[in-house]
Amino acid sequence: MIQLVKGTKDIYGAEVKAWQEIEGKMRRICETFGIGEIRTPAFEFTELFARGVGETTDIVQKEMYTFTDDGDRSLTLRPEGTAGAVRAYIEHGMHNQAQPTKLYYISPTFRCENTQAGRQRQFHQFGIEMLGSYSAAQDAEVISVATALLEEMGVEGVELCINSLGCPECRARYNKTLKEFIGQNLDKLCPTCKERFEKNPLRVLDCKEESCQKIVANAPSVLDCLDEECTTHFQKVQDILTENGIAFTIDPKIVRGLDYYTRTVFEFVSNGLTVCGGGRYDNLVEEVGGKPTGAVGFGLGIERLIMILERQNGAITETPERDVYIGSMGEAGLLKAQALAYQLRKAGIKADCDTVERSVKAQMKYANKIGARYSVILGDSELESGRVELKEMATSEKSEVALADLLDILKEKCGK
RNA sequence: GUGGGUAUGGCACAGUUGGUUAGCGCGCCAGAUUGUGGCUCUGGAGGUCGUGGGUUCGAAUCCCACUAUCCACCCCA
Repeated sequence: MIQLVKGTKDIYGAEVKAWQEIEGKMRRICETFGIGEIRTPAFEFTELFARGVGETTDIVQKEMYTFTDDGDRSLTLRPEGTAGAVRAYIEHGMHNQAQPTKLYYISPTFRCENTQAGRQRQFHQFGIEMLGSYSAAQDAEVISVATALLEEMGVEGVELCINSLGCPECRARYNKTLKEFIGQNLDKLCPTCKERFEKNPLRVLDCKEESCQKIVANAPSVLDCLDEECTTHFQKVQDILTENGIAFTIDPKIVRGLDYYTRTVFEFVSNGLTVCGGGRYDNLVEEVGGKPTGAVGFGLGIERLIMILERQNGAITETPERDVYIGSMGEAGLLKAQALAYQLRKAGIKADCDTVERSVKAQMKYANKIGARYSVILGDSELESGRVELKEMATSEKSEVALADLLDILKEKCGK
């Protein structure tokens, strides 16, 4: 027996219904925001992700599915959605259109890492990217999309946290300040934090070790190191969010693991798990070979979203639904039942019929299981008389109707 | 990559200090007056007890390895 690959999942039955519903909501909301869909390939040149996501990130260094094809090209399964969207933006000269360019995608995404709650090797990201603006209004719009979406899904207890990392100059300045501050107590940090100190000092700020927390308690905040422009930008984002009635908390410890973020970064967190994370990335387009272009976006994990919804609303259950079941007896009945079901289906009625050649009793049982509202049985006597008994399953009430009128009667009853 | 838990029919589980044909519930199939469901009753199908080794007269039960899964760390959606 060949089994599923670690970290992958089949989605079927009741669950796939939930997915369709969620995807439908995503598409509808994007339409209201004027965001168009983009479908990029599942794999790209490795270099795109290496440069886009950042050579030093964990994603690039240890989590990518990279392979070489026949032509000796190094390709990689997308580990996130932004790089591909940005590549397409440049490649198709979208910057020549009226800006901003607003894109969304729902796509399988791959990271080769250990699995755990809310973490798979193939998962699905819904993401949006808005390119062509440096304004804080664009940041706020992106955050608004995520907020509206989570609200539409009926998600409760998710917290929006925002922060600003400033422009590269501010960031460098803060890194230096923080390193100087922490550096005094370097030997007292936990082993992980010693690594963090070198790689990404901001991470030390939210270490769970008590000893590290103690050291960091009075550390300077990024927000105090921002220059005037970055401060104004961040303030403006907050003002618009407030004006929109979107609640948020400022969390100077949000860092994000992707290198490309500048200025605004944000996360929607539920139970310590980030469902949605994003921010501004003003240097990425240029990094990937385009002209300097302001851009903001986010990624949202669909599996994580479903996880939250399940915790909140209980397991997803399926209630099957069928308008009518056409049962049959004997060869002639079977023939007629197949044809009738086909006719009904073409008229938009959810019809089903016996294709297993079971007993009438078993057929009725089946009709009940699939949630049929009505049922009829076609046998020799019905074919002879041209009349059938239409049974309403919920009440067991039967009414005799002409076989020839069945289509119209069902159309009316089912509102088709 | 690191640490801990788990692994028994489609699903959820029981299996006592290792002992004969491995159980229960749900689900599935069939029957309970010959062509009618939901309730009840009866019967049935379905498991090399994750895989491979080892200990033993004998292993689902003990030991080792591997794999998968769950949880946590790292990191992230």
